[in-house]
Amino acid sequence: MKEGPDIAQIGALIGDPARANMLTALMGGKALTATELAAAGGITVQTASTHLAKLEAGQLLAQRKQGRHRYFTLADDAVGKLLENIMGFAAGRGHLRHQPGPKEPALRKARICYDHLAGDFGVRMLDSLVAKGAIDAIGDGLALTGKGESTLKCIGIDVGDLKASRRPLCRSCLDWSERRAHLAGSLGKALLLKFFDKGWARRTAGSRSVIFSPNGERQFLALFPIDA
Amino acid sequence: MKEGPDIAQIGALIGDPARANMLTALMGGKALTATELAAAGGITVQTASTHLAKLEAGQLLAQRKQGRHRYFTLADDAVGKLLENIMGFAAGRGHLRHQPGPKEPALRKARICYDHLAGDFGVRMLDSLVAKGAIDAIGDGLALTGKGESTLKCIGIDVGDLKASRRPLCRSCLDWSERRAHLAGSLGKALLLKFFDKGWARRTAGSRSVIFSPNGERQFLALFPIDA
DNA sequence: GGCATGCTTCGGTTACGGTCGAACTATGCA
DNA sequence: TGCATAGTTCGACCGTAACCGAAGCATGCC
Repeated sequence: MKEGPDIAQIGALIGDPARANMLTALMGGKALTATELAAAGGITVQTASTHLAKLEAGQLLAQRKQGRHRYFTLADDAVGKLLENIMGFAAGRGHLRHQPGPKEPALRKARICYDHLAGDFGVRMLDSLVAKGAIDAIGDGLALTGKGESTLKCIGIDVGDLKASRRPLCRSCLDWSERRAHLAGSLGKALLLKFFDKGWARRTAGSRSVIFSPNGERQFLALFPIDA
Repeated sequence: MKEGPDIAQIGALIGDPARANMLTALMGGKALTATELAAAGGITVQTASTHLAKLEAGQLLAQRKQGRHRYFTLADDAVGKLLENIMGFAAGRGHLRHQPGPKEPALRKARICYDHLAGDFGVRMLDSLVAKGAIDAIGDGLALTGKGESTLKCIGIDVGDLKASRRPLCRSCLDWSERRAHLAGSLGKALLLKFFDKGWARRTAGSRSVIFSPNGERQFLALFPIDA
């Protein structure tokens, strides 16, 4: 009967709409305060507080006190990956939210997946990197090639630094809107940060979507071409 | 606020203990009747019936009427993969069920993960195949080599047949007990079936664990050596 | 037909958990 | 010190959903 790990517990944690909305908001990668998360969940702060306590007890969230604020983030990237996994699954079943909403297209185009780029642009970037031989792909697995390492140096990313971290360099992450893989891992994170640095793109206030400037978009598309 | 797919819905489906137990039981790969699943969930048939209806509506389960029985299975291997994913995550957080129970060690040694072999033996098999060059591994990705194809022919598996199916041949699946990858995909399934065929192993009645015969275990270990 | 088995539907109960108002604690600022 | 803001805890309320007994279908067997 009772075999293996307790999936019901974390299912229940994710299964509440308010909590799910808060977790989704945190997929944006930014640390959010309890009040912000309450808004994201559509509930009062009191209620949010109890939810956050549960999520923290379940080790889905980590919090950092800073002055009189409490900043919450996803506990680690395993949580982000799990959530994106579930999103991909839900999207595959056609269990999209029923209101497509005005933000939906922007979200599909480019958004943050915990700490890296997802959506059409994210998928395109990985495809392009694979096509030009910068990344080797076997199934779900990704590995940076020597050629890729120099390509990235041109963009201004020193792979050596990234390799020092314990976190895997390249990781594929299933994109729920495109239903294909995009690039995660420390390299995916570094690339997204670079786009922000260069002013090509910026985050949006209360959403996971990423907005490219006209110039930034041009540069991005040129840097990551898709062979027709 | 409301962005992306509805993870709360499937979270809620998995979040009920009775449903989670039934799903876990179905990870054994065998189709089970409503009555059997009721026992697995520790509830009466009436209650199970409503749960099963919900799971089916959520497209986690598929059912097949056969005479006066209703056989339920996981809807597809995406469901199995998702569940094993969540199990891996839960195990990583130390959210194991609190009663280790007598079956636990057997479960860690060898068990069925939807339709392929998992546990210590499953991980060992993949490691060995990679070590002997039968499978290429990059990160999470797996690909059968030419050498691997002939290796498998010796065991009596014709890869050509498997390639005909739309399902991927090799797929890595995170093992919650070992916290490492084992082999899924149609090849993983074929191998497990071959072990049953040869009489090396058998399923157990009400559990996911797989029991190897003394002879079968010897053969298995010889076939998939680990270089010390 | 008559009966047993497998499963679903109905009705009613119960309990758990989400919710918010109000009070309380803690931090910061002036 | 006093006030404002951020957050938690308490208490009470309420709704949903899990649960089971009993009845109702459906299938199979004799």
